[in-house]
Amino acid sequence: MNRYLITSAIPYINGIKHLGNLVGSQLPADLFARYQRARGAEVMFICATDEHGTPAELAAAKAGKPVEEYCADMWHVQKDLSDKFRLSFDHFGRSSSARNRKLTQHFAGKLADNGLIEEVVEKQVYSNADGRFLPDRYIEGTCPDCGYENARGDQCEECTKQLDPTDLINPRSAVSGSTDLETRETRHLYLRQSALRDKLDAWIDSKKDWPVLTTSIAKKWLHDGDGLRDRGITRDLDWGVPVQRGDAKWPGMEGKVFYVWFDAPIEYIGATAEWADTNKLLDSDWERWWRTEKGAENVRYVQFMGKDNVPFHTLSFPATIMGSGEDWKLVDYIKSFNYLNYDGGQFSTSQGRGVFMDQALELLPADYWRWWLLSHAPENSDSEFTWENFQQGVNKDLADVLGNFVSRVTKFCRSKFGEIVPEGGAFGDVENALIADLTAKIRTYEAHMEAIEIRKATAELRAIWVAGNEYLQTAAPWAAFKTDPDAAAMVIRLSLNLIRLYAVLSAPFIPDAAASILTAMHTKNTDWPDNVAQALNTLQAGDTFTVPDVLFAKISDEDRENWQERFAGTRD
RNA sequence: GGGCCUGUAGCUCAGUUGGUUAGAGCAGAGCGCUCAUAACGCUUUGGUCGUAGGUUCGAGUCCUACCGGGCCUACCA
Repeated sequence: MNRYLITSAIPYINGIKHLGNLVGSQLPADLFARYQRARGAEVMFICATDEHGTPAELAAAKAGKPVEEYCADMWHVQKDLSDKFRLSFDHFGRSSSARNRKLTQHFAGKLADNGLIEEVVEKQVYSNADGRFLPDRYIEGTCPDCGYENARGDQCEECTKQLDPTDLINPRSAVSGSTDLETRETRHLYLRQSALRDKLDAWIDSKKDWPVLTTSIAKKWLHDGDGLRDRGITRDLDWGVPVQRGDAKWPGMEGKVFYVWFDAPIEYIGATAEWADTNKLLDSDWERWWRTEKGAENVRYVQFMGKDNVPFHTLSFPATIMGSGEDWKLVDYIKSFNYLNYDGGQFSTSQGRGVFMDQALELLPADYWRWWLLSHAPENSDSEFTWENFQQGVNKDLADVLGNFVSRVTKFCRSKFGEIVPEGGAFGDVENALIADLTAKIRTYEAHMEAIEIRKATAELRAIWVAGNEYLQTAAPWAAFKTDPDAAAMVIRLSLNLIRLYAVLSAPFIPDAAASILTAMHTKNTDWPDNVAQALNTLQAGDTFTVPDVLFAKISDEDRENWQERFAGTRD
């Protein structure tokens, strides 16, 4: 049996994610996981919240809560929204878990044992008023070049010039506004990525089938300037994984924590261990997904992420894995995404611009969003969400093509034969042609899904739905019924089976609607149509069904205009 | 500044290693059908493939320059 380990980039804890975040990793990962499960593969689908780092501490302070409490609360909020979007994680973990703490310290220890950790004393800006070191971008001031007064310590957003915090005129803390800043020395651990450069380079080179977006970003980091640089993996923060060398103390590192990007990807492993704990399983049960010497050799590991995450997944995390000298599973395929823009600009969490996961579900069920977002997944370039486009796509594809097909077939059957699959005769030429056509389309659909070509898969699935409407038009059971009721019965028997087939094929995209269809058809049979002719004989004459409610209500112009207006500004 | 991606019909996008009259869906137009969520089917109108050069028997596809959009650039995550 095929085995797939699938991870989605783990969403940051400080707030509710917007639709751009969703379509950039979790949603396509879910699509792939659901598809592989439907094909009979054994799947381990992992996600988690990424809880450490400065923004989490600041968000907690703003919310007036201790950071642990804030993160625990936000985890529940994000978990709830994941469930409502039907993201089928086998486990939704937390990077602050005990498992991840242990694993992160373990990896750091192994890396140190292998001579890949270096201690560096560096100077950083400390804010006395805030009682904390400030990352560069949390220092603001006047740009020495253009005079912009809110330039950040890493870059002036006005003139795009890259800066050093010490370049700023009248620097102040972006947290409190305090100008009581000083430069202090602090000791940190660096991961010697440079020592692993050739190995990483060769590894990336071997990945001929990865998206260009993925490899080009990795290559840039590997070869830019002097090549891959060492990277600080510790921070002076309160909230995080305490720096330890395995189980032992790390002299000189007291009170420090690991950098969020060091522990976050390790949580993919941590969350799998959490999964085992939650389900009262053994360590060997999660290790068979991650340790190549314990069964993970034949696992295909696929990661999903937005392009901003690529360097960490192509270089830093692999460096951690390789550098450990242990037999951990390395990623086999990285599917990366560009950004989804909102109505002419970017979605923005900090500015509250766009539609957020909780708001989306207030407007419409998850399937509507899943379908539109996946059919517009930003695979090759940034793509754009507009309300007109959304309305058009949902109404046409879901309501008119699929929903209406289900409606017309079931209602016709009810009025002529009752809510029961009619007998009719054997399939004729038209039916055989349909079967041949569907077989070709389904094989194409499978190929796109295997290759994780999401837009192409979407288009093919839509074509499969359209084939049903074309068939009905040709077979015209409403006309046949008047002269040859048996022939009409056969057409309807096949069409009812088509409905079930559509539910099975569409379930990865629109799981709720698929489930509703199967319920209406009184069947639990979700066998994948390896043989289409056979699949279209699943529902037998005499089987009953219930005409379902409207599967997808159309979005009215009025709704669209209201939503457009409501979401024109920024979130409260 | 550097790197990468991108610019194809009104809109969203396909276009394999360069090869005959550039494709799809939506929107528009016409016809058909009447089972259905005024839904469905068929036909059809739209493009000098960002601009200008170049390589080639032949370029949307390769090269150069320019123009436009986007991302990244290592202490946000």
